[in-house]
Amino acid sequence: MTTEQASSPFIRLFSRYLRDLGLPVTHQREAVAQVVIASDGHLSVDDIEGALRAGGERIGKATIYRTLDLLVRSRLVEEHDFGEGFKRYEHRLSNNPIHEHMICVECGTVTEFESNELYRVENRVRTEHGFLPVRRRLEIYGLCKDCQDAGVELTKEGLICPIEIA
Amino acid sequence: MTTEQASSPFIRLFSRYLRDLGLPVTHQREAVAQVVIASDGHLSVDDIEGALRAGGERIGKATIYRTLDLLVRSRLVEEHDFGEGFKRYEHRLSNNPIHEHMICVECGTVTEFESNELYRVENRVRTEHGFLPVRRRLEIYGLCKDCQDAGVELTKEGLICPIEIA
DNA sequence: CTCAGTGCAAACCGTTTGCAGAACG
DNA sequence: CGTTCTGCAAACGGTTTGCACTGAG
Repeated sequence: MTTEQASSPFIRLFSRYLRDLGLPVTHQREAVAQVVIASDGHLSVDDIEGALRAGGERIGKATIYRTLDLLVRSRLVEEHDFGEGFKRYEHRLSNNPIHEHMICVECGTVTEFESNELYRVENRVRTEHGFLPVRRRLEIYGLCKDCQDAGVELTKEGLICPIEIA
Repeated sequence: MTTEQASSPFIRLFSRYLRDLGLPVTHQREAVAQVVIASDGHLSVDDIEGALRAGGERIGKATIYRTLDLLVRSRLVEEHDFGEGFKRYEHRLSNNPIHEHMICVECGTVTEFESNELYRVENRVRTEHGFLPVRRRLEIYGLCKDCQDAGVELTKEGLICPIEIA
């Protein structure tokens, strides 16, 4: 759990990226990168700050934001916004090149899944609209199995069928 | 373009919603609702405020936010976040019950399209993960036809293939 | 040594909230 | 008339930025 372990492949890739751009490879940048790679979840900046502090590092939020910006630009890390009012970050090493998210509106748990149907959607968009897809985002919000088993019901409010006349 | 025209079906539905909840139907609420229904685009709060001002109304931002909250809860209006740092709002009358968005990363234009493939995805999520879908969001970011025709190229930066070793 | 990075605190900006006065029912 | 709304301005919270100082190359 220390942030001082010998450089992982991820850190090495990040260092290379920085060096290619002529940017210094600082201790702080390595530490932030290390935290992001060490987790397989979707980290908030507070999560990252907490993990750093737990590892004995004391790095300012500004530096964390600035480093995350570099990580996102290097494409080693992906930025997510699940509508919580802040961003979350996830490394892009190994597994699912395309991975979508289902988010439980009750407990907030984020689970990933794959959807090859999206290829079809992108092809249609390309041929039918002449649109060139680069990046996509599919999020399904609902109730996870655990919450359903726990008896959670979704309370619908609002008009049942607003679509009537035009 | 006046906000004082006889109540449209939309306004009537909204009034009914408010009355059902025992809430007053105020002039401001009708004016905000009128602006949202009068546009077929994706409005920011500033857009709405501007349209109100252009119509001779002077309504505070706080009231606009509070009214939008009611409109969203009534399900007459949908809230979107395209990652611009603020929200956009779109009425849900008529057309596409399911409509996804493709967003041009160059000019910001948002175009809607339908994707029945999503039904399949939701079914899979339900059967494979026991997840109960309620709401979904699919956004495809890329280059619209106009920007491609105008010769816009996407400059890739970052590591080409970060996925190597684990 | 020099130039970029870091930390702190202040600035930012979209959104929310508290409160005195106005309006709905 | 009591209750809710409105408008203003101040508060909020995540993120960004300016600046003096530290550290990488």
